[in-house]
Amino acid sequence: MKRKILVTSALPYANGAIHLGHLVEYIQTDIWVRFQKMCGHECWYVCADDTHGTPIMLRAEKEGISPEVLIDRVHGEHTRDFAGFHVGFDNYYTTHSEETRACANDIFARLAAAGLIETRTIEQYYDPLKQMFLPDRFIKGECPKCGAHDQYGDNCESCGSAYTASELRNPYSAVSGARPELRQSEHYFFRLSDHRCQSFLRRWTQSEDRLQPEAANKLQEWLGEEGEDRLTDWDISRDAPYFGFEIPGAPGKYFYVWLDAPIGYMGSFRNLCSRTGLDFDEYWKDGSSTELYHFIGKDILYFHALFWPAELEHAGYRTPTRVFAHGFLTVDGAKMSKSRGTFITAESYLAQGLDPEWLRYYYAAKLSATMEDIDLNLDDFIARVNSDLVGKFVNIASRSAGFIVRHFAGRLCTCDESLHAVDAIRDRRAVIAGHYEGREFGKAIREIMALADLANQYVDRVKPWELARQPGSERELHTACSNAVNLFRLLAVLLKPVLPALAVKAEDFLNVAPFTWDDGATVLAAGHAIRSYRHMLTRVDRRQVDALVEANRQSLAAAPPPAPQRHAEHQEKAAARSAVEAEGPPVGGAHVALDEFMRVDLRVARIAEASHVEGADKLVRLLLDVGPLGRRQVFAGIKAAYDPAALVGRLTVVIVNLAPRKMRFGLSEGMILAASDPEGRQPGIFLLSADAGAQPGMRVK
RNA sequence: GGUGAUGUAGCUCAGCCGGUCAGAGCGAUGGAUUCAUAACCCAUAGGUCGGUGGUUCAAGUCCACCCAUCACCA
Repeated sequence: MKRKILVTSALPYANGAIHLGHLVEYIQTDIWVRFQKMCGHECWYVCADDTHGTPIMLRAEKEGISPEVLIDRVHGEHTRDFAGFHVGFDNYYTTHSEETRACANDIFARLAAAGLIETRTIEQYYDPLKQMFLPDRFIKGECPKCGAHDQYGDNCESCGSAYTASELRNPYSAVSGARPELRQSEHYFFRLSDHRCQSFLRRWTQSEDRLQPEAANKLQEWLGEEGEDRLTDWDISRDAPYFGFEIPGAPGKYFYVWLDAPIGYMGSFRNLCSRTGLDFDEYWKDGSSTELYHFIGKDILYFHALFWPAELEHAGYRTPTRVFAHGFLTVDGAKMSKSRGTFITAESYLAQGLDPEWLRYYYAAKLSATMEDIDLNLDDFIARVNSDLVGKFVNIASRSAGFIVRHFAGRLCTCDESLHAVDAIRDRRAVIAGHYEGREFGKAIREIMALADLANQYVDRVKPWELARQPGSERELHTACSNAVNLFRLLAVLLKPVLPALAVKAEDFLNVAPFTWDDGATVLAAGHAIRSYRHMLTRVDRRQVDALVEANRQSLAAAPPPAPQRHAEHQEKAAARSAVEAEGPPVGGAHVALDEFMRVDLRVARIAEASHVEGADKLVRLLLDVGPLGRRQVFAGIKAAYDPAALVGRLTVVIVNLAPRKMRFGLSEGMILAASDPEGRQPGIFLLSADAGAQPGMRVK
């Protein structure tokens, strides 16, 4: 029976690059979708960039571009990265679309009509400088429990306690550094606490295998027991300025990004429908007989298993058939780390020349239907890909094709279908299909590799290389190699969902139409001509992996200019030294009291202008934007290491309360921070940078 | 802190409802072989199944506690 299936992966946020952690989900989904398509089902895979919200707005502002330009650019990057890993979306769209807006407005209106939307005035921190309300993550201050500095508005990373932003001591805006003030604002709420929502969700989450058992338990925890009604209303609006969809009839109020993100699945599908003639309603109307699956990370289970089905149900749409949550990626047993170089972007993986199918295979080999984290162990990655894919699988074709081409003009003879290996493959097909369907890819891979072992053992037993030397054994040789080529084909069919590009090469080598799942039950006809074998997959070289890690480690560094600098003498260093020496020896000497250090006012600054100074050997004139503190002119002795043009737009750190110094070329109103070898033995001077999120004017301490 | 998950051979992992489950692949070692990117094939490896107590005729497999790691706590 032909199924009609709609599949989604979570929408990546449009403010950053796709990395190997993201790819776990897209590769997992893609394998599942490809399997369904191979089986002949009608299966549509849609996704989109998640483009709204404060972080996008601020990022665009920081880059000096409009949010639309930013999300366009990122959309291009994401599309490229996914294509590079053979993630075969039927549509990769954007939430910033009229389709998504229409769906969001429609759902909002229907929820309102159902009496599930209400407005309420809440008090929230407001940044008077930026003139915007601040999300919790953009408010920092001292932890009310332990007093740790620079903690976010929702919880303390130092002591782990959770609190609300209004409990923070000495709060400040992470956007402008200003002291935020509490202001009132009217917000829209989705009344999740309504008994209709609670009883629906209690039923929905605990029935029909909607969720994995661990996920269902987690949901049970969130929902509480019958009558406990733990769910609270969900704030779905944000005040201007906000990048998103303005709520109809509510000027200055916007849908919260997490409201329109899942609706982006609908928007993307609607867009696909308009291009292909598919029937949107058939897939989304209440009571639809089609299937709808969401692949997500376990971190967003709350949104997909509570908010989303409740919205759909009460807006009169169908709810997801199932939600599949997966775990996170670790690399070599630890969280991905920029400093260790294990925060690896998709782009860098491809740019370093690594084969995307290596990663697809490795992920497949480790994926299961559970929410457990999976580990990318780099040594294991190399060993597994080389031994399984090259040593076992591809080797079958490689070791048999030559004989067919050389001795039999590329033509196969009848495959011996009574062969144990052929029989075993046919016998295990259904089991393997079950593993694909059930997202137990690791088990599928284990099965397939055991079958590949059988194929190699067969070749080893019939020894074509000996037959080739014995006159009169042509027939046996022909049979042996035809059998081996057929075994390779059958295995390639089984692996196609995981290795689509390799499957194309195999199809070309075998001179056949694209594999379907049913091809795993047949063999090639006698007389079928294959093409000569060309390598389908190379081995992973450890040096490639090392280089990849190294590249990602370096990409975080502040991109110091490579220009070697012989004399590291410069104004900053000299001045810094004299400043410190006034208090004592710079290193390993007397301590500096905190309040003494705090007298040095360090701020994040953006280099607004940079130019050469006529007549100066070392100086560059900088005009710094220090946010609320205005602009300052600073002369920096970095001419030999930095081209002024390359400095514009960079964030760095400046001492703003250094006594101004009259120089021959003008007044220098501060000093930027840069690193260099104190002894002057190592060449180079390296400007300090601020991590993403820092804004001009922020205090450095 | 609360809740949940995980902890099995050097590495990555299987082990469903307790009784041939102490396993597989890779690595390592030895052997065989040379068709294949030194690939492949055969054999071997003896890990107190995180720790300590329980339940049971019988426990990686159930219970309690402890340790470690991870996640979630809107």
